[in-house]
Amino acid sequence: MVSPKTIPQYRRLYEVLRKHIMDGVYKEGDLLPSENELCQLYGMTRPTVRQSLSTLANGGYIRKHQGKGSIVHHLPQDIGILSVSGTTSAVGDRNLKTKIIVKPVLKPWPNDFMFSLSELEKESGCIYVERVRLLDDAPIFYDISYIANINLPRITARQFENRSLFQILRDHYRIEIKGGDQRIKAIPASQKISRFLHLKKDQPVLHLERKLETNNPGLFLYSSIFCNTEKYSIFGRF
Amino acid sequence: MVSPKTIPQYRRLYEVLRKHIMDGVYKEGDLLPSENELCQLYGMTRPTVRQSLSTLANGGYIRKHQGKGSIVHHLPQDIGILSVSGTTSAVGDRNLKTKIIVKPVLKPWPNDFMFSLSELEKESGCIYVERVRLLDDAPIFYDISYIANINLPRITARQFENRSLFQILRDHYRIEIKGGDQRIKAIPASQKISRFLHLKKDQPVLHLERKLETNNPGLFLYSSIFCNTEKYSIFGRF
DNA sequence: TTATTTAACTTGTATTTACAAGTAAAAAAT
DNA sequence: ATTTTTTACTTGTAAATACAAGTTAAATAA
Repeated sequence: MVSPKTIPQYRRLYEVLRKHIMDGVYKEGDLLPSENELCQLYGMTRPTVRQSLSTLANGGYIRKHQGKGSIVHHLPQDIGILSVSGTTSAVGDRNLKTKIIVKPVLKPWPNDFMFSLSELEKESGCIYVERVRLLDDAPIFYDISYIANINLPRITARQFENRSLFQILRDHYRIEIKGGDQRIKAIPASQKISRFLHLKKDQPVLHLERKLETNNPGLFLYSSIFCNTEKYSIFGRF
Repeated sequence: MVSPKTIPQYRRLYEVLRKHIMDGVYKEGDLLPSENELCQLYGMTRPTVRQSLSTLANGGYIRKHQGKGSIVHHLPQDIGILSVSGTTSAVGDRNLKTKIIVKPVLKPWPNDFMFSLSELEKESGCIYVERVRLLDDAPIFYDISYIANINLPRITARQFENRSLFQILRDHYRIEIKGGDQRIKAIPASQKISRFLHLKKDQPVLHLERKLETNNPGLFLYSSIFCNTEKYSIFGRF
């Protein structure tokens, strides 16, 4: 595990307010305390408070209105996978199960990989995982993850079942996801995909190709996610 | 038209840098001038410069690295419709044409509308437009837009052909898009959609349902976009 | 009563100052 | 030559202050 570095004040306030919004202390449409009130409540200055609030606004938790205040935004009821978070945080409190299809193995990169790779990545080979995510016992996501084998000792031996890949990377290797790119398509389900997602062949499936950046420059996490959107939508906010 | 209000300094610098990145003055991987250099160059203080840079970073134009500097991020080659901007700005310099299928008309809202509506919106009726967007002469988007008829005089009479709806709302009604929600699904093309997008029936199509917020509280712009993703992907950054 | 003005809030923009923390290259020591 | 240390940069965090601009409700005037 990793020593918890000192957390900035603005980040602490961000987490507190975020939790309050999630827990319903502040409900949709509510006004947050004004910036000056937050200054007093939490003993910080306005620039610091404002940094917390603008981080919340960027995440879609609140909207700010000059002259009025910060208003809590409604929370999405669909699956918010478009944001940076992994599947685990995206589905919230739903009944989420993970089934490992292919345990983490080290192997060479596919020949026609969906993103271009650096020389270092190519040489290192990739750690490969295939998983199916079930929501209320229905298979919704089939995802294939790739990450270059750079400074990740013992990763193939770790327990993937009930923890997110993100969490393992953070806890054991200090790797944080900083951002990323994604491409989205609608494709017909292949034989393989239709089997995993309990669909008929050629039924429309959402395909996300993602390249996630980490705090380790040169280390990226790639994933190809196939999504059954018959029952659930993918949700995004901006 | 609208009088150009005074533009904040940080916004001006944001626009300058953004343009330089778009024009290739700063290329992918380049370091921007340091914050202190930008202060001197543009005669502002560091917090102001930092506000410009963090806006650029939020938009995905740069990534900031403590101790190193701000690095220009690569530009997407696909269609960036996941962000706040409309189709016009999303496709960049591509050859984009717009075909109006149904000219703007005022009519009642559909019975089973995709988003819930306020009483005021319901009473006002909606302005309805159907358009097909062509990229290099191939039909890619079929979109249906709805907006409540609140303080939008003469809008059904305006020229929609070669201007974005966003532009008309901004120039004539001072309405700016502030953010929004969207749901994404993969669906089989209906008869109607397949005809407009030159696809076979039941081929997979990307379906976006969007609710866009404006600076006018209570006024939203809704759109249902069907997208042929055979050739182009939809691109997003976060 | 009604309409207008004022005042008291709210967030937005901007300056100035200070130090912490991360990075990279130059300088020094081995 | 190689390794280590120092130094000079970079961005990150934080405070104190000031005024602008938008919103709302109270006070005032018609």
